[in-house]
Amino acid sequence: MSNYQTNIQCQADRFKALSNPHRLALYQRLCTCCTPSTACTPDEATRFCVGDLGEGLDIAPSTLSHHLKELHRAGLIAMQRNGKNVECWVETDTLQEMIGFFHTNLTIKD
Amino acid sequence: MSNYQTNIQCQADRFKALSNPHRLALYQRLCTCCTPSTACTPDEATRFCVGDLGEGLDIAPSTLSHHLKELHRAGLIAMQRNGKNVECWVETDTLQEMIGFFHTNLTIKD
DNA sequence: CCCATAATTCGAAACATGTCGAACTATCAA
DNA sequence: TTGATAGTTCGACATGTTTCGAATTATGGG
Repeated sequence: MSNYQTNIQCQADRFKALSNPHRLALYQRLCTCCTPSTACTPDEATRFCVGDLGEGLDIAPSTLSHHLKELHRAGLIAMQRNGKNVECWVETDTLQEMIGFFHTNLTIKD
Repeated sequence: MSNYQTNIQCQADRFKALSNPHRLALYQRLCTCCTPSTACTPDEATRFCVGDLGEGLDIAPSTLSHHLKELHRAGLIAMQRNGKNVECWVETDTLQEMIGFFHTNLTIKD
């Protein structure tokens, strides 16, 4: 498979991971690491444990786990066990690439 | 439904539209309206007719039509008949919103 | 008016996704 | 070691998606 097609597929997989409202809500929750209009370094990204992250979403634990696995498979989030909990945080590199995807294609004049 | 949920759903629908490699390729083709690192105004966005847009993708006309309808339903592209052809171009407003989605959530320090 | 070209709609088949509950694994505390 | 808490895996079911070919609509040329 050509490099072009690999990139398209990879990017499509990321969009697919964000195409479900529940997953998008989870991702967004992880993304809002800073107070608006402030910046943070990648290692300051908010960490939520799985349970807290799913709070208020009204989905079964098994469904929550499935969704987080999808986000992880797409490279959008990182996960690491810490004691009884599993912590999740956003993969900032991938987020940067997502932003880059839109910018490299079209630059619109003001 | 709350405004928050409406936005999540709307944004998820856009990502879903871009989650298929064929659709993403079509969208990207429309997005590359300018030569790299130059800017264009919204009305300068490249127009492709449906047939040309699907060139090289090896999909049936009915499939192509279906994919473009999905992109249109998500508000990502505009379509207009011009004689025998139907012209497509990118909805720059929506593109801007997509970019904004990522930026409003996380600002990463260099 | 008929025909060719461009695109859409429809129906069907194969496949993928979202969701749950039940059963399971991992960790820590008493 | 036993029990409680946190997550994951599995199987099943309903629903949605991708794709095609065939039939249909739209448009302009001769």
